[in-house]
Amino acid sequence: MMNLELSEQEMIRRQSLVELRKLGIDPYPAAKYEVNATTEEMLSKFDPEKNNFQEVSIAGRITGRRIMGSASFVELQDDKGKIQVYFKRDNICTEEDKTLYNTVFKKLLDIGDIIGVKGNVFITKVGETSVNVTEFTILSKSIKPLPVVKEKDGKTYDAFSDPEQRYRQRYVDLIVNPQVKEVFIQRTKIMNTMRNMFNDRGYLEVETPILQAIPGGAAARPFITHHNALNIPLYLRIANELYLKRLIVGGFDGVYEFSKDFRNEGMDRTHNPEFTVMEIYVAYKDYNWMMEFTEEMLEKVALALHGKTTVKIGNNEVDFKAPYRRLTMIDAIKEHTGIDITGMNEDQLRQVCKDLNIDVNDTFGKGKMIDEIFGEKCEGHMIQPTFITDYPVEMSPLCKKHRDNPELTERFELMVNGKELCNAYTELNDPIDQLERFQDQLKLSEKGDDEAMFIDHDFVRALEYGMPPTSGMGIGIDRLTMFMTGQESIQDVLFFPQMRPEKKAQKDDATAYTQIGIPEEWVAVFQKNGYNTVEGMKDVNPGALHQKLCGTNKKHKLGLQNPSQDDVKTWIENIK
RNA sequence: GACUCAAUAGCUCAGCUGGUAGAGCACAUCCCUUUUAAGGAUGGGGUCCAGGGUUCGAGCCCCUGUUGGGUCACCA
Repeated sequence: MMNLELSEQEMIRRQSLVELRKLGIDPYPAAKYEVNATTEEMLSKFDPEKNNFQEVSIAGRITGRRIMGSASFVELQDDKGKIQVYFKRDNICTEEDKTLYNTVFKKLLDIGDIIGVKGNVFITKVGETSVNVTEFTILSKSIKPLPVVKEKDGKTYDAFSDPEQRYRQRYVDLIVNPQVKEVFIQRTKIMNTMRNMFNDRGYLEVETPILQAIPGGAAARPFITHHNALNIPLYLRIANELYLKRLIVGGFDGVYEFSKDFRNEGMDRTHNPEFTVMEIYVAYKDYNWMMEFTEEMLEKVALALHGKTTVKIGNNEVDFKAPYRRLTMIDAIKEHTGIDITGMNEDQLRQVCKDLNIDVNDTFGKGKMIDEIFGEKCEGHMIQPTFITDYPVEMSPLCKKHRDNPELTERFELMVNGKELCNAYTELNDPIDQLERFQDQLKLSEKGDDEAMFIDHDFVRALEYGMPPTSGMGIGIDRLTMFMTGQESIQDVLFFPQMRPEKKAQKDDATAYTQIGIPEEWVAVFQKNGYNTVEGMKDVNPGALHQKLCGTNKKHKLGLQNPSQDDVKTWIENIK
């Protein structure tokens, strides 16, 4: 019996599977299929004068069909694009028997099926490069109808555009929306460009633990999990900084990692609970060197993607050509508020915040207030890449104090389009200072700051053995990809953004129905008619229900013995 | 977390003042036989997100919830 939960189109496609097998055709064959050309190659390199591509073998998904009797055109999509494929009955079926064309191709193939074809490339009367098919093979039958997206002169018709469906069923999005695929190809290109640059300089790509006993290296709320054998809590990492610096202690002069980090915080257009960060640490360097390194890296990435250094982000054109402007945090505040906060104490700063209408409370220390002023009044104005340098020491417990001013640290963030893109330090390698800074964090935590850092004593111990002067930099890959590809939502640069689980309608199982006397084979018929729970049927009119049941039996040719009106009446009475 | 918008056929969307649920694409049947989002004709397809309420009557009005989008807050 057909599954009554299926749509009509799905039932028809499942029936096609049966028909194909009857004809001796396996809709899911095991054998490999030899491919010797891509759509991209054929479209760009076919030349009728050279008469090339005369024995191609290609494979892909059917995304459109135009059938006109004994001649048909099919859109075949492979990894690289689409090409038109021409099926002519008498080319496919050279003998008397025309089943392969009339039945298999015309009736049993559908949009969405994956097929292999052999033939020769030619140009049609209307001038489109096409493949003339002499032989085709079904490689995988599709039994769920694909959205059909059409396009003409850059205008898209019937786009598959519901964000929920696009993110939940990314596979469908990728099939029907080619521009989506492009974003992810570029994402990989961004990472490869960076990786190549680091490798060329001899830095080592490494891997460090995702499950950490102390989630360090950043201020954020972690996910917590539990290890059964050790019977201890473990945290999913919020950063990999402390582990990479241990490797610098261990004697590597340059290490980097593309890491998935996890933060148990809000989700919005720019935050996903798991996200990708690249962190790099280089020994014997300082943050001035790292600024130059970062500029060079971003310029390379922009060039690799676009062939030029300018990128359009929203309404802004951002130029990643090095060098970028450098501005201290204090100067940035002076520039955007007119207030010079140099040397101010906590009370004076609190007054400044009040004057600027910035919300602060008593738990805020000096550093956090300065950061608030910057975030509120300056950050949004930094459209072109700008290095903001010299952050207050309270905000940066892993960063070395500024060589000229102990209240500041040698830290920079790179601001692009009003958002933070990179964060970098001259790393703190003084173990005694580091321990004190961790202890200050503990005090903040006691004061009520729920995202202050934990003390990592093993990390301090590593520093006690001596870490060379080092500069480190972290960059959010998701955000970078958004900038570089012009996407406005993080969900558009992640294949599988986090979503709430899908919920299915609640249904009673078959025993609930059989308990009131309904034969098991009728349960699906009840549910097809919307009676998903027995409880929900207690007030229905038995006569109307009887008609619906018999109607469904007839319509879907189920061949069941219809119940009598009295049967139905008894079932309903049994509920009470 | 707050506010706000949305959810109707496989997809994209209409649906008036509350009165028998519609279109295009897709699908099926037949005809045509080199088309370009588009060949022609006919037809089938619905838990109008779920659950309550108001009403003679709810896709539409009210309440609660679910999922998603947007804005803000929190958060880097």
